[in-house]
Amino acid sequence: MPVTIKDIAKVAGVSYATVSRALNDLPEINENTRKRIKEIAKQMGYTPNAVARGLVKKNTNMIALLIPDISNPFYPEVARGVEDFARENGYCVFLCNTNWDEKNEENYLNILKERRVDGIIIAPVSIDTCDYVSKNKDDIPVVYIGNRVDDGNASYVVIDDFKAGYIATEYLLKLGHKNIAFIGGYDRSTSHIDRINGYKHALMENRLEPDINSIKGYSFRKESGYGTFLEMVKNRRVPTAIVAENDIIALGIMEAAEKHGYDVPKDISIIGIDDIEYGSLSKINLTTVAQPKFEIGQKAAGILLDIISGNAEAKQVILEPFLIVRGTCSRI
Amino acid sequence: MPVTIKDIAKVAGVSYATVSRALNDLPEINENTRKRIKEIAKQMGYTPNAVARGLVKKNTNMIALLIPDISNPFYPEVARGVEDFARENGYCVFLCNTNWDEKNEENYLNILKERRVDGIIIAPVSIDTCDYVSKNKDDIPVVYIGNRVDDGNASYVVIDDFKAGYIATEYLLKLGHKNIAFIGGYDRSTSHIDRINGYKHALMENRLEPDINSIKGYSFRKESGYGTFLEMVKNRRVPTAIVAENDIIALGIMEAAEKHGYDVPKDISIIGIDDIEYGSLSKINLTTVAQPKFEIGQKAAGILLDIISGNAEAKQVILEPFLIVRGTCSRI
DNA sequence: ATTATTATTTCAAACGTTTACGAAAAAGGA
DNA sequence: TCCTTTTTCGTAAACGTTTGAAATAATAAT
Repeated sequence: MPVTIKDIAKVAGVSYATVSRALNDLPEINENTRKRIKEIAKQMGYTPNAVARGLVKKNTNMIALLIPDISNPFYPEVARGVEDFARENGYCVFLCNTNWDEKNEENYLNILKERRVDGIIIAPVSIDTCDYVSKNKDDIPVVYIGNRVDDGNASYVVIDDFKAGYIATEYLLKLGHKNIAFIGGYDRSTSHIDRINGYKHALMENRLEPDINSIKGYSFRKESGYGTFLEMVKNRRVPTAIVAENDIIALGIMEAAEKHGYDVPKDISIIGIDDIEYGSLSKINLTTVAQPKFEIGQKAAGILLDIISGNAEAKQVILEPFLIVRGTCSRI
Repeated sequence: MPVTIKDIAKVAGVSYATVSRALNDLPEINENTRKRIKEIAKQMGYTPNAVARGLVKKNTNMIALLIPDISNPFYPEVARGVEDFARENGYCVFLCNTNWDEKNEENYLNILKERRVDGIIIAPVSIDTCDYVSKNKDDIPVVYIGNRVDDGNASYVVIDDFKAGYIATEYLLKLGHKNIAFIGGYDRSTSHIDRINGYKHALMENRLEPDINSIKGYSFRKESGYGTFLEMVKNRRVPTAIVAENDIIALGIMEAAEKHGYDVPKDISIIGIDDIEYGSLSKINLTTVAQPKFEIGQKAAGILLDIISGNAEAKQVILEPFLIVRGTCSRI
C-alpha cells in the first residue's frame, strides 16, 4: 500500500487539506508547517497519485500521438519532436500505431476518450478519418499533422506539399528533363494530392504532360516503389526522371532501377520528398525535398498544449519544404 | 460536461450501481435491464471514465516504454512490437525517449510512478540505471530489454550478445581474416560487454589478438563509427576486417572507409549487429548479425502483462541472433 | 400458504486527491 | 481594549467509478 496524503496528515497531526496545500506549494500556508510536511512526506516515501488528482482536476496531462507506422523513419523524428516538447512541459505521450488501418484509428480515438487524454496529435491515414475524428473527438483538442483539414477551425501543421511537389519537379526541369513521371501512393490524403498538383503545375508551366503512376495499396514501404517501377519497364514507359511521393518510395524505385540495369542518375534521375535520415548515406545519396520532421512534431505539440491550456485558439501552420541536392539526379 | 453513470441511472430509474453492473456485463443483473441500460447509455453518448475506474481498481492499463533514442531505427521496431501486443490486450503505452540521459530515465521513472502505470519496459542507458530502476521501481513490474540484469528476479528479454559477437567474428575468421578490429560504444551495458567478449573469444580460439576501439561518448549515431575509423587510419592501424557493435556504427565506418579510398568489401570487410532495415538496401547491403527486434518488443510486452495480471513470475528470455550474409565482407 | 432459496437491485463506502467555505488564531489599528 | 484584517488551518463536498453487504423481489420447495 503506497502512502497517501492522509497517512502524512496523520503523522504530521494536521488535516489532509493542509498536506495537499503544503505539497502543492499553495500560498495560504505557514512556511514552517510546509517545510515540516514536505520533510515528512519525503521521509515516508510519498508519491502523489496522478490518477486521483486527474479525477478531480479533470485533466490528465497526457496526450496521444497517432501515426500510421512507426517503422517509417519519417515518424520517429516527429515522434521525437512531440515527446521532447511534451516531456518538457509535464505531459506524457501515448504512442498509437495505427498500421494504416482506419479501424485502428477509430478504436484508438474511443479508447483515448475513455482515458481522458488532454489532446491528440494525429497523422491521419486518410482524409476520411479526419472527418471521423472531427465528428467524434467531442471536445478534446486535436491537431493534425501531414494532412490539411480545412473544416474551418481544425489545427494542423504540415509542409506546403504543393510546393514540395513543385520544387522537386522544377529541379528536374532545370536539369533539362522533359519526360518526368510521378510515382505515389494513396490518393485520399491532402499531402498526396497537393504533391501531385505541385508536380502537375510545374509541368503545365512548361507545357509538358504529367505521367502519374499509382502504387497499389498504400503501405509506404520500399516494395511499393519497387513494384511500380517494374510496371513501367514492363510497359516500356520508363521516363528520364521520376518524382517519388516520398523517400521510401524513391528508395524502392532506386532498387528496382538498378536491379534492372538502369544507372542512377546516369540513365534515370530520381528525387524523393521527406529527407529521411538514411537517404543521406553516401552510398544512397538521395536528392530530395526535405521537410522539418522534428519541428513538425514539436510545433504540433506546442499548438496542442497551447489549446489545452486555453492560451490559444486553433492554429494552422504550414512549414516550408526545401531542396537538398545530392546525387540521384543529373543533367540530361 | 460528459455524461456519467449517474446521469444514466437517473434516466433509467435505477441506482448507479446497477448501471455499472450492466455496462460491465457483470452476471448478477437482469438481462432486460442490462439491454435497456446499455441502450440508454448509447443514446446518451456515454463514455466511461477510465481515470475514475483506475482510481478504484488500482490499475490503469497503461505501460511505459523507455528507450534511449527513437531515431535509432532499431527502437521503432521494438516499439512496434510492444505497441502491437499492448493494444491487442487493452493497454496503452507511453513513449518515453530518454535521449541517452540517465537523468531523464530517472525523472521518467518517478513520473511514471505518479501516474501509476501498471508496468515498465525499459532499454536502459547503462547498467547503472538498471540499479537505480530496480531500487526505485517500488512494486511496479519492470522488464528490461537489450540489457541483462542478473539481480535474481529481474525480467529481461535480450539476444545472446556473446553469441552475436562471436558469430560476427567467426564469420570473418572463416573468410580468412586475421586482423579483425572491434569498434563499439558505451561500455556500461551488458550487450556491449557481451558482444566484445564474444568477439574476443572467437579470436582467442584462433590465437589472435583482439583490437578494441572505443567510441567516445555513447550516442549511437553514424558519426560515432565514422570518427573512430578515422582515428584508425590516422594511427595507421587499419585492419582487414571490422566487427561493429551495431549497424549504425557499421554504416558510419563504411562512410568513413569509402570516403578515404577504402573499398568495401575489397579493401576492408565490415560486419554489423542488429539488422536495421536500411542495411538491406542493395546499395548498402550490409552483412550483419540480426536480432528479432519486433519479437523482442512483443515478448517483453507479453512477459510484462503476464506479470501484471499475476499469471507469471519474472522471466528471462534470451533470443538467438543469426547471421545475414550480404555484401560487405569478402574473403581475404 | 409459508418458508427457503435465488435473482436482482439499492445503499454506502471506498479509491486519493483538490478546493470552496468557514473557523480560529494572529496581527494590526484605533 | 476592542474591532478589523490577515494568515493559517480544518471541514466537507466533489471528481466518477467499483463493490461488498444489505435489502427487496421473484421463484422454488414444502
